Amino acid sequence: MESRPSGSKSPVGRGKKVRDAVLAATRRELREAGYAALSVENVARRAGVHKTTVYRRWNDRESLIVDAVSEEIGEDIPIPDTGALESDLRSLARAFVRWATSDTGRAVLATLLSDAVRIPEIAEANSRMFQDRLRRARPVVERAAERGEIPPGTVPGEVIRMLVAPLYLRLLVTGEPVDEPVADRAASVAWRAAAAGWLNG
Amino acid sequence: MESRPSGSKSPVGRGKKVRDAVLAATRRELREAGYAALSVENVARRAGVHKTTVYRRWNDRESLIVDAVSEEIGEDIPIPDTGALESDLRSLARAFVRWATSDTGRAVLATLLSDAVRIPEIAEANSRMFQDRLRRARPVVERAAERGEIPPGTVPGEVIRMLVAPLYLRLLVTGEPVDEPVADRAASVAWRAAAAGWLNG
DNA sequence: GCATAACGCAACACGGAGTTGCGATGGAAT
DNA sequence: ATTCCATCGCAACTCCGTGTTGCGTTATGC
Repeated sequence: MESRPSGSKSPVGRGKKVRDAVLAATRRELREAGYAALSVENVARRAGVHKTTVYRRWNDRESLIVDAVSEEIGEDIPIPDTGALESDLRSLARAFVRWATSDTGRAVLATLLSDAVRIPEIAEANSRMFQDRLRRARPVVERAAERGEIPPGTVPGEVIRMLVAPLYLRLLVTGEPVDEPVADRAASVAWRAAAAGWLNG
Repeated sequence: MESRPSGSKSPVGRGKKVRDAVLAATRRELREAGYAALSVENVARRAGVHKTTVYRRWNDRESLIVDAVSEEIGEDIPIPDTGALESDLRSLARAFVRWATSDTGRAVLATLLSDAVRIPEIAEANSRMFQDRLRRARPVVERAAERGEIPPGTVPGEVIRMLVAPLYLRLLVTGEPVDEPVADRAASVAWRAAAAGWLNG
């Protein structure tokens, strides 16, 4: 994501702190001002750093934003193991809703969707985040298949897609409220579809 | 959406042509350059009109874009009546996919989602477009209920949501391809969920 | 044909994206 | 502790787009 200090074999003691401060300031600015209104000068001021320093480490505004967001889409949303698929799915859906409606989550979603079409790096970060969560949630479905709760051959990715699709629809398209009851209904439908063997092909 | 010539009782003969030319140019520019890169000066040049003329009719860049997009989200996607719910849903899903993957559709979607959080007018246009399509698709489900294909009490909106949710997920989040087979699978799942009575409350 | 609303035009202020050159500073090795 | 060099601060700059203003010029409706 960065670029400038490419061939680095030298003092990185100061650089680390600056990098962290700038990325943290970028995330704060993203939460408050939003993607479109974020200015490099404000970020630099909030990080206690000069504008040129930012431009020395990142090529442009987009790289900075992509870098800041990419760091934040890691270890969220714990993977449950309650012993039953429906309650696992419910737990996943509720955790996702909590994340998506938090300040951080909304900022990340807004950023990722803002220019996903125009900027390939953002589109890539977007699908990478989704694929990552899909991969981490896979065991939930696999365990259910081993328990015989759902037919063998059920595609884990399709179950998760079924689970989050109505949540994303409300978040991104209709603007309807997204809360626990909505999460629970989504979990219930996804579970029944999986149990009915609709998701194996 | 506009604003300036508010109290108008006078010559609007020229104004109409200018307005149409500017909005058409805005849509072309939106398709080619995208939301973020759209500049008022380019729009004005393409419309054969001066920049100040644009600013006299629209307060700012956002109003212009919202206005241009709002005009284009009308009469799309014909409502089918094949006599069976599943094929009606399939027809709806295919038409939506065709629209969403066209130049126009992608431009509209990208614009509506670009800053939906930050700009209330865009969020409003967004949900208005969805509600409008929901309303127009409602008869498809109602006819199916009258035929006894699905349980009485099935909520039409929920069927349509079930139909389009996976399509939006692929379009906006995962970036996976969206084509006819995907549309047909979505229709099949939505139909079975409705027939099973999962969507009535 | 005549009044007037709407347009064209040039010039402007303002702000943010990036860039450049140079001087100051801090961390790491000797 | 001193030296070295990467990194940072700073000021000044170009470029581009937004949005505004004043004035002269057209086209439209009557």
